Amino acid sequence: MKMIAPTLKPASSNCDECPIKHRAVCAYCEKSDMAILESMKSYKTYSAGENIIFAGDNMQFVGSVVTGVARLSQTMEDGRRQMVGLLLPSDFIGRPGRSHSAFDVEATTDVTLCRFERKPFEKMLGDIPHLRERMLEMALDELDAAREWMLLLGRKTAREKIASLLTIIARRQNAVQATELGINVSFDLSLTREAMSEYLGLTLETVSRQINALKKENVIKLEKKRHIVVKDFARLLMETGDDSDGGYLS
Amino acid sequence: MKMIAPTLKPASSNCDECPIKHRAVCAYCEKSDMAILESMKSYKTYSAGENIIFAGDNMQFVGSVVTGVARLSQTMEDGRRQMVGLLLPSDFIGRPGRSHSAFDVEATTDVTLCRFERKPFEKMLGDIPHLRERMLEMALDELDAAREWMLLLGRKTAREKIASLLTIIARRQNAVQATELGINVSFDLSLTREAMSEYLGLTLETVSRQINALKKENVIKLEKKRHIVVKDFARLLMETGDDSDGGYLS
DNA sequence: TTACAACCTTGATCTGTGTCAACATTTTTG
DNA sequence: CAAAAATGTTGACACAGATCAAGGTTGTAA
Repeated sequence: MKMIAPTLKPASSNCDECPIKHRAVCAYCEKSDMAILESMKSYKTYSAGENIIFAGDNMQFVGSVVTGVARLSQTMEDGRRQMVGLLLPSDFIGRPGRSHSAFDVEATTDVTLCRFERKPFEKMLGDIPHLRERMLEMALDELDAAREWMLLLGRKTAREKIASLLTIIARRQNAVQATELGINVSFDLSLTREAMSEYLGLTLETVSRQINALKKENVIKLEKKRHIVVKDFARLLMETGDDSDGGYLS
Repeated sequence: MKMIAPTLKPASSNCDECPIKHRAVCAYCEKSDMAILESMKSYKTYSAGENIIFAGDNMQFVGSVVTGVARLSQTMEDGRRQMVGLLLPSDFIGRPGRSHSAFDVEATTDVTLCRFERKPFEKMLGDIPHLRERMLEMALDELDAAREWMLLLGRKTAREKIASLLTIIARRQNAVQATELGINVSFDLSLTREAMSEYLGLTLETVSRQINALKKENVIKLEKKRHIVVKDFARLLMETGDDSDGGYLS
């Protein structure tokens, strides 16, 4: 786990061309608001494996994931770890109103953040209704996702957990439409077996065994360990333990 | 589990005398705002065991728990259940912007709600900045709590889960100050063994065994099955598996 | 007061997943 | 390229907690 100093880029990129402009906190802002945000933002890039924030850190900034994948996790004294969030592009990092982070934030792949100093951002939240509105919506969405995850952690078997994770990642990559045409869904799993185990509340050995079992049963195919081809999406959905009726496009 | 029809009271009670006025969604509202909310609210009481909302229901209202305890939970097809939230007075039920509930909401004890029709409430959210502000704060708090719970569900042992639950309930009842004086902390546990097991991701037998083990080890004392006296709060804290340093008043 | 239902406890046994260990494969580094 | 480090696989075995089963306790209604 190499530790390379993050590089700081000037905020040269224009918000108009931002890849996450339709889903990030700023999504509902009008032009005049955007001008203000634009003047306050700065980009910072972290390399894979690097810590963005440690639990307990004083948090000087908040921001959005522009590219890459980060993870939010919690560690117990004896080293047990639980991921509590997977942060994809447009997801928000940090909590306005809190000066210290409750969780570790770590770059899973290389990550670029669009950052704001926390204090000025909190002021903006007060001044720009559209910002607050989107922030609330995102917080409620994350709360729903966290509660779904609680069901997974509390009640699902190892097999169901793995199937659920694969399904969720497949969905997020919007590759699902393909299933309807009978085409194989495939995606890159940017997580190591260990990261998966931390997300699912399992050990990495159990993750490995379940993935290989799904492979043997011809539900998935592995290419290069981290690239998954789903050969039987309907079967994978069954294995999640969730309602099987056709709600999977919701 | 008797099913008594909920009684509908006129909104006669004055918001000035509301027991949750300092912590509910309306906490930051000014007098003029309160007048509007007051004209829109109505109270409804549900008896213990009654369902307030079923998952998938069309949700006509939102509201706050005024008195009593409710729970939010999710059920799998084969009956496995996971509680995903414990709703105490001042907690909010329902999600603005969603017409259908993702979870079951059930009254654990008798519960009184201060309700608003969903549509008009959503309009209020747009009109009253203080309301939106508090709503965001509450959502973020719940998100933090949900993430803490994910650590519990994914990584803690049965013993740690029980100790964590008891600690959390003891804290919520603000009985903690007593410990510092060496006084026994005691509280009513309004949950059955089964409800606890649904919250903790355990079976009710395991819950029962762990509670009785804590009793045998003189950490707690039981009075009437549901009333708990903590004889050794420091020990209980140790058993949670959380950071032991004195952060328990934070 | 009895009778019934809801709730709780306890024991015996089973099993899914963790633990420990060895080795294989892939990626990175020099 | 070789060597080392990181990541992944697989097997043997252990154990926490689930499951199955029986009986006890508490509250409540007649």
